[in-house]
Amino acid sequence: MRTKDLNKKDRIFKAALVLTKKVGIAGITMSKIAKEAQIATGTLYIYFKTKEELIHQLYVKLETESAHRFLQNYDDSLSFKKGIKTIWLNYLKHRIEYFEESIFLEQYYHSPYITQQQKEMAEDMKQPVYRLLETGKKNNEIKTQADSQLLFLAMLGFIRELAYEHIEGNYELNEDRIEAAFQLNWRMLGS
Amino acid sequence: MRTKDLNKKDRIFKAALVLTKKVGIAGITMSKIAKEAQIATGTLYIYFKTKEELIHQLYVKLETESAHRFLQNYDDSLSFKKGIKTIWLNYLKHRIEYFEESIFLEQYYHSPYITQQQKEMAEDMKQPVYRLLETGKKNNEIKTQADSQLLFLAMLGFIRELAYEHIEGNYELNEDRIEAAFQLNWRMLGS
DNA sequence: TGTTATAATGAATATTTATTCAGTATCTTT
DNA sequence: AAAGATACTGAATAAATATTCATTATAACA
Repeated sequence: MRTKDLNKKDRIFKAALVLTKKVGIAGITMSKIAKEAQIATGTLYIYFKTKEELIHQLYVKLETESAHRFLQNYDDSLSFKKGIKTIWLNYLKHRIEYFEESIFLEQYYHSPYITQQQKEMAEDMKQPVYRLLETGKKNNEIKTQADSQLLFLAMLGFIRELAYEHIEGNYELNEDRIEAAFQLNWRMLGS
Repeated sequence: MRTKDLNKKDRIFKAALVLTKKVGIAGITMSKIAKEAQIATGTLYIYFKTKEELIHQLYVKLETESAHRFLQNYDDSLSFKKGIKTIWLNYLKHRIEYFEESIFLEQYYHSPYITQQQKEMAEDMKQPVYRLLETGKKNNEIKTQADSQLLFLAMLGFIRELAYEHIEGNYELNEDRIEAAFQLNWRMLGS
């Protein structure tokens, strides 16, 4: 008996992401995905029941993977600043290396595919970082009056924009610039 | 002779935007637009040659309108801080009041519809604010080492995120919070 | 190495969506 | 108020896209 090619599912996902970057979720068709993944259209239906199912599974995969990536190399023993910086760098790296994924997730969020439950799941992913900031505030590591949620937003938004402009070639990042960016963000915390 | 209803084009645009917020550009169909605008499908084709034309015209309209809005109430006589604050508030207000538009523009940017020329046009829109920051730096109003472009990104990204979370109901804004947010951003400039 | 189960193919079919068009309604002008 | 011009309608058609399926190829196992 012939078995399913486990790599194939990933190749299909990859193709969908490449297409999303190029033409958005709006522009994706099953035949385009098949062509990009260099397989026959019918093969898609061996791995996924419908197009909707494909998109949906891709979303779940990406959401889970990225949540993991954010907390890589982080542990409680790190000082507050180092902890924040680790996560900050993780997120920036993630937004750059997995840019296609980011585009997909953003568009999925405002697409016919998303469900309320998934929106809530996405919100939950933010909790760990949010809690870290809370702790920093309690321990007086953060001097500003602003609440943690606001600080979190400021960091997140900045990083997103930074990665975006880097990818688009409008503001190319290097080590110095990344360091400068972090310092800028860090200063906001008033420490 | 009967004349075209000038409001109709706007009603069609509005319908497209409402749908974009609900289901993304991916989910828009001509019949859905017609239904949302409460007209017959065929009528759409009196005002727009094709669906692509409709989307395209909407983009141009939004891009132009929003660029105007950013500079509202701003003039050279304002102090640097007041100038920045005016634009900062304009942008926040814009992202909240015209949230549907923002979603549309973001998705359009990664859709099959965008052209290279349009990408460049979007980049040009940022110039006025960018130049204001440059001047501030030259006049020593901004103390930080970071370059203007980086500062600009930090503000832009923060505001976006802020508006987004406000709309999604995760961080509801009021006057105090808006003021706190601006102060946070302003502190980054090191003044 | 032959058998078998199932993966893979891509043309055929079904479904969805864009676009057209013949008929009707309405505004404008004289 | 009648005529002319064109907006408006929505069902019919065309085009694009999703899905199926008869056929072929291949991996796993006896």
